[in-house]
Amino acid sequence: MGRMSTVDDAIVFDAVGRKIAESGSVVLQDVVAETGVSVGSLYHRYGSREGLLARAWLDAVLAFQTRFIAALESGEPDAGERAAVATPQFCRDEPARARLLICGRKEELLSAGSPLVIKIEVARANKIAAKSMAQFAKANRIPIDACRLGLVAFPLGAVRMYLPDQKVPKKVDAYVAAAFRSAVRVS
Amino acid sequence: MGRMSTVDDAIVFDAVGRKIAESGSVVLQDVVAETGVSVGSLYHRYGSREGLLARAWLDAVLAFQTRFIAALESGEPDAGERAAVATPQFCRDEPARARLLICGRKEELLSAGSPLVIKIEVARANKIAAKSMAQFAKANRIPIDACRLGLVAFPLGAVRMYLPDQKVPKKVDAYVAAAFRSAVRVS
DNA sequence: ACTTTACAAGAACATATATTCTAGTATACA
DNA sequence: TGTATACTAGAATATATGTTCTTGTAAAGT
Repeated sequence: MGRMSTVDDAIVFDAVGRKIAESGSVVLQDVVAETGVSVGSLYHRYGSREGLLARAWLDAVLAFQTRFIAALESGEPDAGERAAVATPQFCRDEPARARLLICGRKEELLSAGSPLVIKIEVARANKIAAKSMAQFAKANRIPIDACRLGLVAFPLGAVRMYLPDQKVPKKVDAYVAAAFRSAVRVS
Repeated sequence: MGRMSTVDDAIVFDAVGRKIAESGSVVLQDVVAETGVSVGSLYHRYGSREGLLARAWLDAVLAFQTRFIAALESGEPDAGERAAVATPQFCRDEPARARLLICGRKEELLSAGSPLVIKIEVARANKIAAKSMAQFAKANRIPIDACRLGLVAFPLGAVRMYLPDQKVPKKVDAYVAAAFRSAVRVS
């Protein structure tokens, strides 16, 4: 092998997330300025701007879905509530990845020109999460819409009320969990 | 007075909203192509790109807040529920403005370089809405956080699950109303 | 120690997009 | 009917930003 990277991927992705959070878009020169990694290096490491954005997105998606699915398949009686609050917890535990996932828009970070490999991996991850949710819905006799609202939409809406400016306070967890239960009840 | 516009503002704002919804950003040439209004006209009418985006945003904000505040101050016992479902209803009734308000990001449409007049008007509108919510919270002895979650965050999260690709189905209204009540109950 | 190879650097280039500019057009009102 | 005025038009220009290219560097394995 040759020389190793002096700056870790995580630091680059973090810079991408910060830019997304504060301006909604990523200019390579800003990433260069924040990380110290040169343009040439970025292209060498990620192939293109789209490659960089797509990788950062994939990184965040995988990190979140691991937690989400673990909660959903925990087998505990409050698995739904746990999955629902996985979102606010993720925002507190991994602010860098959360900035990207919550503040970024998928269409921008994962566009048609993104590397096929990454697109496939993201699609695979999404399919796994969707399957896990479908199974949970079936096992608990909840309509899939109620699941999506209670486990994804409401938690997302809640944390977006705080990010990127403020931290997500712990007390939102109770609200999010209650909103999930209300969705189950309605159905 | 001189000549009148051949193409109405609403049509231009609609094009802006569609572009925001499908790509997340607005390229003037696309607006020109969609509306038939030339670049020169756009600059004459709105002063700058930021002026156009800011005006479109203000238009959508005012349209929504009118409904929201009317529901909140209706004096009905279910004023809260009505205000909560104002969001999904707005998406169904005014899809063009909803695309802008729900899919657009405020930081992009209303930036530092936006015309001061517009910024002031938006700030004023937001202050009025905030005051209305604060009053509602006080009158009903609900924490302001619960209000913001139940009336804004949860409804927003719910409609974003569908927009911009699908229509917001009527059944989400029941979920959104229930989520609002759950927020009241938690507090 | 040597060689290979992945990484680093940044100037040069290409492209996309915003903005300006000059000229022309249609409508309201006297 | 004349004239002022808001609007229309699009080519020309400026700017911002992505991409490529060449040269150089340091670490891993032999």
